Amino acid sequence: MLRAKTRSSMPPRFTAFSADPITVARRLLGQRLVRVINGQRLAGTIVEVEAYLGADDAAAHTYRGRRTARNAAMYLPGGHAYVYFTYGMHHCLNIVCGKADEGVAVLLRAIHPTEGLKRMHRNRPSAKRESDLCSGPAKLTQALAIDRSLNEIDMCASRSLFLERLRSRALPPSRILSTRRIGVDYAQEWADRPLRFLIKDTLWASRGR
DNA sequence: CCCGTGATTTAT
DNA sequence: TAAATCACGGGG
Repeated sequence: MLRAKTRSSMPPRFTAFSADPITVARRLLGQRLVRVINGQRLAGTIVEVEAYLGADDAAAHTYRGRRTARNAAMYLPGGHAYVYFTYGMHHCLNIVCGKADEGVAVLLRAIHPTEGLKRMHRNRPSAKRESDLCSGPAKLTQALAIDRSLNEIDMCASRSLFLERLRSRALPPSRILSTRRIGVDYAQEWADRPLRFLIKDTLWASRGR
């Protein structure tokens, strides 16, 4: 007889995303994000991310341990997708980090598009140049056709949305620039923390306000 | 610079 | 129930 697995009976899960969000954020730079839709690959190299640190972080959706229907995905174990909808029109993609219930994640802010560019342009007709295709968190979700139907999926198991490792070692710190996060001015001193990471000298990052 | 846009959250 | 907010993008 089959029984439903409860969380407390599940063995702990360890993946490349089980680490803290700063470590995961830095390791994601230079890796490939892949979206497969209608049998076609849309992909690009991650060049810009932000870490969100959970209950202590005034900019995080899980600040002060908040649990709502929207942010439930952030409490899944590392490796799951947290896709949310904002400003009445935009989707943003995060990769959950750490262990279950930590509420920490990395926001994917920009990729250098490498596969399926024609399809990306059809998904995002307002982009006039390749450098406008995926150079922002909601631009990349639009180009890759990522919406809330992918919320809570396990990116370690999915064939629709996953990562491919292009390098076995993380980028050396000398190639990574860190800055304050974008669009979180309301978070006061947390807005000043250097939790945005991008590849130094990349041509594919968001403009950053 | 300003505004669209509507789901989500927070305040009454 | 009502009001405020918003991890943004596009057009001046």
